Amino acid sequence: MSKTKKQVEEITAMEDDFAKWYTDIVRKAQLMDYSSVKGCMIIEPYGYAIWENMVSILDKKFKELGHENVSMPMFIPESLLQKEKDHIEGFAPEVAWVTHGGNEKLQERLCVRPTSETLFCEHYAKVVHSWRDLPKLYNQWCNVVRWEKTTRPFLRSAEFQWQEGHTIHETAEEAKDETMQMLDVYHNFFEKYLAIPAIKGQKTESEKFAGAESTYTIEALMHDGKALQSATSHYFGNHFAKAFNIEFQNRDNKPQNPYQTSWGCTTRMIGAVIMVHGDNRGLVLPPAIAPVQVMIIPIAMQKEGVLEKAKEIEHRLRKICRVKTDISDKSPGWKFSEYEMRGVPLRIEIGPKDIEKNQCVVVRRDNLEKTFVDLNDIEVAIPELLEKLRKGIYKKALERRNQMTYEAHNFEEFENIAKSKPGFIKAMWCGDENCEKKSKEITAFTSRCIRDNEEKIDTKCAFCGKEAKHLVYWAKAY
RNA sequence: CGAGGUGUAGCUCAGCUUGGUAGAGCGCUACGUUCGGGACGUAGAUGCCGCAGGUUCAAAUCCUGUCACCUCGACCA
Repeated sequence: MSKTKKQVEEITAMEDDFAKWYTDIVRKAQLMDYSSVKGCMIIEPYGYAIWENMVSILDKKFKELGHENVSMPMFIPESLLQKEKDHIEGFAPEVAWVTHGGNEKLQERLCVRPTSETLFCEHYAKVVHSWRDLPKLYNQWCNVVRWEKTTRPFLRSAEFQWQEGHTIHETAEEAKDETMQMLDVYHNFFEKYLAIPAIKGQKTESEKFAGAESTYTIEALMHDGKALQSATSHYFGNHFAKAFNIEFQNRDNKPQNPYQTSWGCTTRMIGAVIMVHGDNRGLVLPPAIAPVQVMIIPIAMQKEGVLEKAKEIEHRLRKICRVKTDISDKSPGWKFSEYEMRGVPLRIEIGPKDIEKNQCVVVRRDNLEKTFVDLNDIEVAIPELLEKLRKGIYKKALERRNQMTYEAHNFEEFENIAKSKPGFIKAMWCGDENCEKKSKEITAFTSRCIRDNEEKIDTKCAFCGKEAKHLVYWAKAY
């Protein structure tokens, strides 16, 4: 009884205080630590290993699609940042400035990159001269700085790791295709690898990226009913090309501005995984990104043969998954709780009783279901169980999202749902920014994305009653 | 940037009202016994009481300032 109590006290229950539950997990699962600079976090080995797994899956995919990695400078001269009007207006409030080099005051201050459009554009202006130079499909993995007022680990930090793809094309058509293709890459990554159901759609004018012609997003619903913008893909048209004088001779021997895109995803995805799959025991990691997929816990280690058998299993499994054995002298019960906290998808218990029967116990993290597996079958059973877990957590997340998605046909309905039920609201919208403002001011719900390929649920705008143009998903957002 | 909160051992905190030798639990180290849901015994180690001034014979405690972090809003991935 007292043991149960101890467990409960470890992590704040998400029903009691979701924010605290979240920070308890990031700290106790040893994903990150705070640093002495506000909003800048230390990503610890376990957290960084999750990020590295995300990076390697996405990086491989990007390269398959013809993208090349580059590295741009960390500093942007003020004059360069200012070249595109909307862009600087959007980012100015949150950039960090370098004013001195050593003891010398700089002639022109340098901003620490909040995003690298301007750097890519400056470079493209130099290297793009002919239609034969296009397209250029560049990407960089780096860190950027945005001086946020309020910060939260992984969700909104002053410095964060990300990937930014920047491509430049001969035609608008080609650039638009690229924008949609990369949105699909992210969507697929969320659905298949992170096991997170994500809504794909377009941002409204007021929510789109500073300087973009159109912005596309994937939005995921967190446990507490708030939406998280999880990755974005932008179509720039030729605005940036014009502002930065990027010009090439086209196939008709005429000067022309090229068309551009950018797309990115960040360490925020780690926050999404926590808030979609986590539970009151801690983290639940989808196998694809789990640093350790299987943790072997020997029972009564000092008994003859136990340790050897555990090591033997580890050796066999090492060929097919990321596996470790915990041979520390902590008690088995402690180990069970610890690896549940850290979200390890499967644990194997192996003790004298099992060895006698030539079996082991496999426990799934998501539902704590125990399976007895014949030791001859582990190479088959483990991948199967990992896959079942992936499907299981996806299904759970999808069901929850469906359950938390409502429809509103007028503002009264909208307001009632917004005030009583956290989640997505599907509602028709006329396209007027004032209707978005009304929703935000009264309910704190903002437009998350336009879903034009989803069936319209009404002909009138839920906010003003005028003729509706789009079906929009609304939610409180992180 | 607004509102609230917190800084004392690695962690969570007590002590502050009413100034007088720096505390607890957990963790950590060593040895032994344990091990199928957060084990136990014995023996240890650990402090610029966020920082800077001030008041006082004497400050973790009172005063002034300052810095940092957390939570919630407005802004953003």
